[in-house]
Amino acid sequence: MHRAPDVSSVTAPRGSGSFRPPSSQVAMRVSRLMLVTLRDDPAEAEIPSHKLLLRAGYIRRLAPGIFAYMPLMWRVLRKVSRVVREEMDAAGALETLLPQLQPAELWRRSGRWAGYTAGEGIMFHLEDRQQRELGLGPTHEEVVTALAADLLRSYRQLPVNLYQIQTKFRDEIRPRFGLMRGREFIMKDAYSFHADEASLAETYGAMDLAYRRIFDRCGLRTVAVEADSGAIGGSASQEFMVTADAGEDLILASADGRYAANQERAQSLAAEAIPLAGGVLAGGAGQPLATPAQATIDDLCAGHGLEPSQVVKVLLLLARLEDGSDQPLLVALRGDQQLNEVKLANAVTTRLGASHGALLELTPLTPTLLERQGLAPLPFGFLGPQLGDGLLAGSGSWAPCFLRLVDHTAAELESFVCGANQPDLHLLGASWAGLGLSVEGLDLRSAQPGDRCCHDPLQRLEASRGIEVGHIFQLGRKYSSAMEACFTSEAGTSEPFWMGCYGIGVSRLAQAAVEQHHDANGICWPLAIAPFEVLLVPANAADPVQAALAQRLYGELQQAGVEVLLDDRAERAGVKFKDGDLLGIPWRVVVGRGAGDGRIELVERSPAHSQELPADGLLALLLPRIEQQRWGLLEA
RNA sequence: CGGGAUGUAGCGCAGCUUGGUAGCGCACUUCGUUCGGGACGAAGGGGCCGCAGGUUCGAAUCCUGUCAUCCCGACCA
Repeated sequence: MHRAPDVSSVTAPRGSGSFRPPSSQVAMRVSRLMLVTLRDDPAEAEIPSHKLLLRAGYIRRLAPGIFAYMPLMWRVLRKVSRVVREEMDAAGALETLLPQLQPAELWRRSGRWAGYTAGEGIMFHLEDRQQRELGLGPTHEEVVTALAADLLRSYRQLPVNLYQIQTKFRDEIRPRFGLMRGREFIMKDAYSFHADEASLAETYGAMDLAYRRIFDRCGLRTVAVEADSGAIGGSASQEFMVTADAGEDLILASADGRYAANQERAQSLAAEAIPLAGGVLAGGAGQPLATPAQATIDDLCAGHGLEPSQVVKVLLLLARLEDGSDQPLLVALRGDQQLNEVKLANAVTTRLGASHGALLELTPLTPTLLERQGLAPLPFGFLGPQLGDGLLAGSGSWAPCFLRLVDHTAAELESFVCGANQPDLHLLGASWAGLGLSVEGLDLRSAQPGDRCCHDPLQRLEASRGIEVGHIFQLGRKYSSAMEACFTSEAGTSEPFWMGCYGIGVSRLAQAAVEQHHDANGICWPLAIAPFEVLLVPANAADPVQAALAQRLYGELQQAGVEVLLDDRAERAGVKFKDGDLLGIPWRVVVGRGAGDGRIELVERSPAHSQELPADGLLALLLPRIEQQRWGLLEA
């Protein structure tokens, strides 16, 4: 129920005497900025960028993973967006704005509704008043593919690359680190459509270059790494990482710069295995070795003078699939290697995906799970790859056979030690053939720092941490096939589009910039994305000479097209300097004691540097520097 | 969901062991003195001590339950 508003109370207060014409200057005075800075670190923040953005008043948390962008932050985000727009436009992409509220039906057609809403799914979803199911867009492949199917009929219309900059919603399992992993965040996403794979590769390459320019212009040092395609799917994919200690991803790279990959994806050469002294025993069936209570690789090796690389270890897992079936997995690795779950998930999907739908979850197969299925307990710690399928007989709902997967490192062993599938017993000198197993080696191991590189065994992988700010994918025809999005080819046949998709986390990027550019006193924004270019500080606002000179410079800087913020607060100079450092505006002009002689001070935030000069010389000195810095790390 | 921690004023914290009706710093308001690196003095405003139940003459404090937030893992721009 609404009451008609009292018209006189909402119209402009003409008679009040406070009327001002619209002017951008009003919002460029600190006293009018709604700026609240904090002296202490808020307890909710852990990493430097999160603390600083809160302390400097750029963001406020409303709920976990949900933040308000205050006016200064919004200026930063608009600047990042502008750089993104300019480079996307220059690369021939078209800006659009797609719906965030998306019908479930569309997601059912691509086969992603269940995976994205059930269990650990990340899509917020709801029912409207007619009980129609809707999802709040975490990404837009479905919407954009449906549009393409409607509108793009002929190869003559291709290629097309659509992008948008928009708020995305993801019900993250654990929101973290402020804007780094929010449940509501700003993202640039782009989707390209092609008549053939070569055209897709061409646009993918153009996006790669555009992304490098975008990050350079934003002043960010990034590394491009090979990546896993994850839930989005597709073939080739590359991530752009802002290097920073607080990054969530581990990057493995060679010193020669020729190889860099996310650890999820990275490949390497494992250390050579140390040959087992006795070689193959008992024709490869292995000789029993009493190993009382030696259930770990370490205990086993310590007890018998063995090396971890001489052991085959067996991991049992359970794959939960979209069609409701559960598939037990038996994974064999060399004892000194670690399982890479991403690689495992991909291997499982390749083998089972077609018939059982998406892989929802991989969990360790525990004694509790066995018990619930009514199965006999297993001698965990003493398992070998020859474990039979018979023990799965009679399970409640599991597939009756193991899916057996063996990593290269284990497959290549001529003779090894493995569990005997009885408590306190291992087999010494076993071989794959001797155990009656034929194996095909897969890459299932995690590459580690220090491993030799595949492209050059003399190179070693080095670890660093990164924040993923961009990701480009060649999706291929996954979505267009699923959603029957087809065009008519030159030959007159109907074919699904070749697709690519390209994302940049705009709000994450802004915080990553702080993570990479800060010091003990506060933020040091790269000028290209700083909320303002110059902070103008009259040291003593009560001094009419200083105030007048500051006012004059304020006008001159604006006239010259410089984005300038005037700290007109009646604070002491020290407060304004501290806040200035915290806010991180790249240049500070201090109008102080020298004002009477027309002298001012010009301070660069980072690297810290200050010089005194005549006020009349400011523009000549400052403008060229600012012009240059507007292009970030790009060579002008 | 599993493991760990914390909920007391806008922010950062003390008080809880040993129950007696709530305190410190910052921020905020007013006045005065200061005025180039988070000034000083005086006066002031602000808290259902996360919530619910219990024990007790009396609970921020003890007990039970519950909720929330943060950190470590699975998710990802």
